[in-house]
Amino acid sequence: MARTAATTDIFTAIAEPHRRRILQFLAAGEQAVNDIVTFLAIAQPQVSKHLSILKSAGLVSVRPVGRQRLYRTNTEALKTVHAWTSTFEQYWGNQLNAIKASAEAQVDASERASH
Amino acid sequence: MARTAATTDIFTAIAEPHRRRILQFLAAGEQAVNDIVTFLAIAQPQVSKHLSILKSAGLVSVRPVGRQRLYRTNTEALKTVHAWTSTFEQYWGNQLNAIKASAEAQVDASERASH
DNA sequence: TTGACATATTCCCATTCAAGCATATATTGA
DNA sequence: TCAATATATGCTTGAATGGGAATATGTCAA
Repeated sequence: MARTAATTDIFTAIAEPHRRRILQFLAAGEQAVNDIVTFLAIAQPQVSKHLSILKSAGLVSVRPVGRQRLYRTNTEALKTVHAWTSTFEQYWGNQLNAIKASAEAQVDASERASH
Repeated sequence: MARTAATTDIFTAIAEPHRRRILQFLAAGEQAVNDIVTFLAIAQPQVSKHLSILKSAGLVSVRPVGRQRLYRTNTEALKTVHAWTSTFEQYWGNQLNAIKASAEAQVDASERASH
């Protein structure tokens, strides 16, 4: 299977931390691009590119107002991810397994780092 | 910000469709690598690589039994993703209401300004 | 010990990705 | 019309990705 494009796959689209922060920032209400630039403190072209990706993934929508573009999060689109994680919900609550798994993962990571 | 490594970031780790299927397959109970190979119908080395990534991301744990390795999903690790999507939950089902409310707020503001 | 089986690792390749930088497009106001 | 503002697009680069194929490691059975 080829790599899934961030422009079409929601899971790939939200794999980028800046894009996750954008989605949270725009969830409460629409914001202009420049506000997002200020919020993220990264270069404007980068923001526009992330917004372009989020838009083609269906995660945000735009509304032009004068020379500004007001973006807002399409929160409904995130139901897909929420639904997917919900399939694991029935297994939560077993603390012992969780601690054990996390400990093993840590041992794993340090082994990987030291070799 | 540099690309987040799939080996350490859960969101990046689950961006790959094969890995999501593995997590679901292993959620109900542990399975040997060969069973996953059969389930996904892809080459065994690819499966081992995906499992390696999932393991260092803390999403699965392993238990050796003879010459087999039994993997299981660490479902607790997916709480992170579930919690993140939950922050959008408050906006679901009332997107129309939200737009309407925001429009009314604007009308209110302009009325306030003109009186 | 040898051979079969189960899994992991290595190397190569084509693609994707995100950032940096420069530039283009569009809109507003003087 | 011209300049300033707001945003988008194009190009390049270095790093990471996933698959394919070959091979290495580890374990059991005869």
